[in-house]
Order: sequence, then structure tokens, then C-alpha cells
Amino acid sequence: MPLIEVLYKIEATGVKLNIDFLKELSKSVTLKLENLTKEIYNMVGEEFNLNSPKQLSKILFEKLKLPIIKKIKTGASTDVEVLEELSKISPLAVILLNYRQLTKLKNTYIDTLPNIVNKTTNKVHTSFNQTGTSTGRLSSENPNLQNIPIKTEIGREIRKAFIPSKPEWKILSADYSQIDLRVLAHFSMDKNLIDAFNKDEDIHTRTAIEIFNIPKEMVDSEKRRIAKTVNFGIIYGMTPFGLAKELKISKEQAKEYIENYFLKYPGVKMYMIGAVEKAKKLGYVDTILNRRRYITNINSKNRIIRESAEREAINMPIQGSASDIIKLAMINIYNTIKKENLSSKMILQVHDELVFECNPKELDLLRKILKEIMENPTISGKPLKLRVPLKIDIKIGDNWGECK
DNA sequence: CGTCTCACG
DNA sequence: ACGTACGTGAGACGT
Repeated sequence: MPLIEVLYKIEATGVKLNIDFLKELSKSVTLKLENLTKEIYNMVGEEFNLNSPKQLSKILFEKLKLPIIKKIKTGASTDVEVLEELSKISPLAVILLNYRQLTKLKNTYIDTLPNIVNKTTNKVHTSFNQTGTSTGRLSSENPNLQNIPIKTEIGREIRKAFIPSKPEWKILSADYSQIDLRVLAHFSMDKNLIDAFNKDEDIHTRTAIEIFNIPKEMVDSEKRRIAKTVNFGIIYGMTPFGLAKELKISKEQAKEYIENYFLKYPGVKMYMIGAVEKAKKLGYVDTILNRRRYITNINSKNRIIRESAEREAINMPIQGSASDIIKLAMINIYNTIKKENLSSKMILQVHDELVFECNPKELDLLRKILKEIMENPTISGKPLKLRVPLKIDIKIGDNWGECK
């Protein structure tokens, strides 16, 4: 696979980190954590190892007699879902959530990344695994640069430490817009879904219109949020129970949303039935480039295992094809950069996003190249035709965190 | 080394 | 009545 050379180059190039920035960030986070720790010990009336779920569980559910929300193998869970529920009745849970988030970011990223900078290159060099996943996605390890925080304010700060390796250069991020749902539109041939992408509509708003049966003007941010969750859930084969839990609504309400969805996007329902049937008949499902995943449990007599296999069969062609598409783009971009003698370099792949460090003089050309190649995937020079257009968004900044 | 937890798409 | 959303990697704890 000609991707190997591309991956090797990304790994060898590495990513430059702003160490001083991370050190400063570490100081402020450490201070916050010290205060949170004191606050927690005061509220509880004793000191214990805050990083031990077992000890925390004792405090919360035995000493403080808070209600057990969720059980795990070893007793009562203290995970984020539980703490969020407990936040309604206990200010301690709010502090704990805060503490958990900050320790995670400090221990996994802020304090760890500077230590793995290569002494020769002064950069961090990840290792991509091309054969590790069951869908065809890449994975990244030592360090994993595909799970750098972004969802919270403090998380985004960490991305600001990812900088170009040369002064005056920029970071450019090119990400596929809704590639999973576009692939779903392609496979399902659903008229409505294809129409939405052909008109380049906001897909979550469009789905809100459909499942609530209301005009566009009546879609508020809350309805759009619900539709967004439905859109994602669909790709994973989510059940009414799962949607209900995620949205904290009744199972009946969730069932209604899903039924409405399939009523308006009947092709998607057909796709799902077809994927499961294919797995049952052939033992595998495959992607747009015919990469297979064998679904061994599809005929299991155990309903739980079988249904899990059915969701794998539904999801893999979508996730796997999106992966095929970005891999083709990576190869074509790499070859074009070489051919055009550009100095800008690809430095990361994060499933639907490619990150570059760019010579500012090459920005305009690179933009054009990326748009052309990523939105028009080709294999051996021949177009890989989809039933919907692909779309990318390009963002440029002085660091990864500023690409927004 | 298994378990729990949590970061990302 | 059952258990319930796909795919990853990593840090801390406790055995």
C-alpha cells in the first residue's frame, strides 16, 4: 500500500511543541488542582487518594451515603456520567468532575508530552498503525496524537502547544465536513439525505426539520442538538434506549425520534437491513474500496452478542470507507507536494482531518491543492465516484489550537 | 496485568 | 427479562 511512505514521512517529520507554553500551563493547572484537592478534603472531612476510584467510591457511597447511580463489576461506578447525575444533589460531585478533568489533561498531555520530545529532532514523533483497527482506520501511539483534547476550553489550550517547526510558518488543518454521513448517503442512496448534501444544507438542522416535522425557522439550538445526536447515533446503530440515555429523555420519546428519522430517510433503514443481511450471507461487510471486515458473531444465538455484531456490520462500511477516502487523499496530496516541490509538510492525520505545517508563501497554492484532492478522491488516477459531493473546511493559525 | 476512567473521531 | 452506540490509546490504581 503506497500509504506507508506517506505515514513514514509524517512520523519522521514529527510535530514541534511549545514546551514553555506547556510548562506555564502545567503551573496554573497544578495550582488549581491543589486548591480543588484541599476543597474536596474539607468537604469530605478526611484525606484519601482522589485518583483511586475504589477509595472515592467508599467516600461517596458509604461515608456520604450518596445514591449509587451505576454498578460495575467491582462495585459502584464513579465515572463522569455518575458524577454528573450526583452534581444535582451534591456540590462535591461538581468539584470532583473538575478535578478529574484537570488531572486527566495534566497527566496524559500537559506533563507527558514535553518528556517524549526527541532529543535529536526536538519534536514529538508518533507511530501510526495501519493494521490495528477492524474498520481500516489508522491508530496512533507513543504518543497517541489522535486524541489531543479540543472539547473544553482548557483542552484547546493544549492544542495551542502544537506549533510549526519554523518561524513565520503556519499550521493548516483541513477536515472533511460530515464525511460519515456523506458516506452513509452514498451507500444508502437515500433521496432525502443525498438531496440535503447536494444542496449543502446544515445536515443537523435538516434532520431536525424531518424528525420534528417543523419548518426551518422553528429549529432552535436545542432541537438541532437533538438531531445531531440522532444523526450520530444512526451511524452506530443506536437503540431507543441508547438515544434516551444520551439525551436524557424517555425511551418512548427516543423511539419516536428514531421512527421519524427512518420515515424521512427510508433509504438509511434499507441500508442497515442490507448490511446485516450481507454479513449473515457472506460473513463479512466491506468498504467502498472493498476492504472487508468479517463479522463472526452475526449468527450468534446470544442476542446481545448478535446485536453487537449487527451494529459492527452497519458501522464498519461507513467508518471504513471514510477512512479509505482520506487515505487516498493523503497519498495524492503527498505526491502533489513532492511534484510541486513544496516545502510545507503533512504532520498529522486525525481520522477526518489532515494537519500541515506550512510555508506562508505556499498557503494559497496548498489550499487549492487540498480542496481539489480531498474533495475529489482518485485511485490510480481514476475518480472514486460518490453519490454526494465531499466537502472540506480549511483553517489556518499560528498553532493547532488557533485552527478554528 | 486487569479494571476503571477518559481523551479523540 | 435481558442489555442496550462504532472505533481507538493511555494513565492510575491495586492485585
